[in-house]
Amino acid sequence: MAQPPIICTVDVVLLCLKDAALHVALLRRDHAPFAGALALPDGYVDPEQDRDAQDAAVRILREKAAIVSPYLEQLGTFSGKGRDPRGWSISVAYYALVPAHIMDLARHPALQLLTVDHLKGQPFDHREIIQAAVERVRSKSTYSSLPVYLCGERFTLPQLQGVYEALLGEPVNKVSFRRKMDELDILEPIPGAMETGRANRPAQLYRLKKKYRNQLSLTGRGLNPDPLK
Amino acid sequence: MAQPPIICTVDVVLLCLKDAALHVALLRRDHAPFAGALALPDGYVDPEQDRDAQDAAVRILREKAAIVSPYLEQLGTFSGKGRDPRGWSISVAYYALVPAHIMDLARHPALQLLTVDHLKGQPFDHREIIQAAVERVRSKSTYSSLPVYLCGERFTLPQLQGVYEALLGEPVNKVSFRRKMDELDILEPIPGAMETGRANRPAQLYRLKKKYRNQLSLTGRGLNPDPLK
DNA sequence: ATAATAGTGTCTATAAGACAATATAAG
DNA sequence: CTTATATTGTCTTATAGACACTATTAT
Repeated sequence: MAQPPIICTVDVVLLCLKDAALHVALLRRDHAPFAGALALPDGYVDPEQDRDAQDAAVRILREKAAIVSPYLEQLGTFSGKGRDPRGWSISVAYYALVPAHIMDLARHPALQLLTVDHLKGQPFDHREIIQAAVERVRSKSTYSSLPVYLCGERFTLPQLQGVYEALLGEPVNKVSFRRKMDELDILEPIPGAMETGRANRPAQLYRLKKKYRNQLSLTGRGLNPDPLK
Repeated sequence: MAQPPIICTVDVVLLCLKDAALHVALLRRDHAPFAGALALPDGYVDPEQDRDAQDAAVRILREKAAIVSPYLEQLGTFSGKGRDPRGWSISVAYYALVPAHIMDLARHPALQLLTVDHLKGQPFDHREIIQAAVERVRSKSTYSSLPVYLCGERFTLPQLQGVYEALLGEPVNKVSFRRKMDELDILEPIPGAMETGRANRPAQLYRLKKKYRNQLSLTGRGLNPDPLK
């Protein structure tokens, strides 16, 4: 019995924080369907070179956006007849979190950053996929350390708190926040490194503890409800 | 450019509680590969009759186990070269929760219930898939009302508490449990219905409030971190 | 009456948040 | 010194758990 023709692709929702708002990186499509539209970086699964779908996501991110993300997690699979004009399709969606400054728009002029709110005009069901990724990130931000991946390598606690506040859309208690970070036990102060330059007491710079850096291989299928901790 | 030959299937992890332990329903395979082995109910996605992968899961559950589950959620997608001897495959996994008594083993002699702990000998990566489903259920049980789907239509609070305790593997505080159930506001007492017959004060029977029954259509892609509330 | 478990009241412990005091930089 | 923000201490409030008391049934 022949296998019916099903289109197998991978979509990547690449998220970063810019101007205190979550942004998604979209790519102007250069071929049909929806040539010219702004869409998620995507691609066919290639059984030759991809060991699994996550591998394909890593490759697509590298090829289409020149980015290797320290955090990449399976979001879910979107499938059905209606979502792709070419026919019945199945797309495994991943989401990646990166600090804004590594998004090298110069090297990829087709790449654009859009606020995740008020999206419209995305082809396929990409808007729905983005919304799902955003919900997932916001939901996880309430109980996990996920947002650290939106910061750079070094950051102060007030900066990190700002990231949480931007994601959650509400202020967070400073004392509780610091207690929580302390309990999570995933950050370490960088000895001697302080954020200085402004007219106030300098803030201690922190970084992720070594064992939590480059989690890539550990966050396989999104079956990891608490990314760290 | 031709689409590479990728095997697209759906697996369903059908779970119930028996003797205070989580059990998974496995099916003896009647064809290759792994004919004769106990495996998850699975099947090819059929673009002709399935609107999407979840639709396929519902169909497979109906055809292979004669069950329509009130709770079915996408677990994740498992893919790669090594998991199926026939070649590079992609399998969208779902999990379903049902009360033990609706598992009609008589009508499906090939169906078997196994404790989820100490599994071994499952073909493909089915053991891994089952473990992922079990982790998800246990994790969600700590903060959601998911376990109600393992009960029948009517149940007492002590019974429901027992389900939570079986899942979590530890006793839960009675007062806190009842407070939580009260807050969740998803149960209603069945007027006049009491569990009687034993030598003690009879317990009030409860049921899910109407709007939470038959959630099937709402739990699409597992993107619903809190199944209820 | 007794035993058994359901259901509830209340006290205690733990966690979260509010508020305020102190620290340290630039100008 | 003044201003601004980091960092820390402490009090208050909210939430979770422990314990015990009352309720209701079968025997």
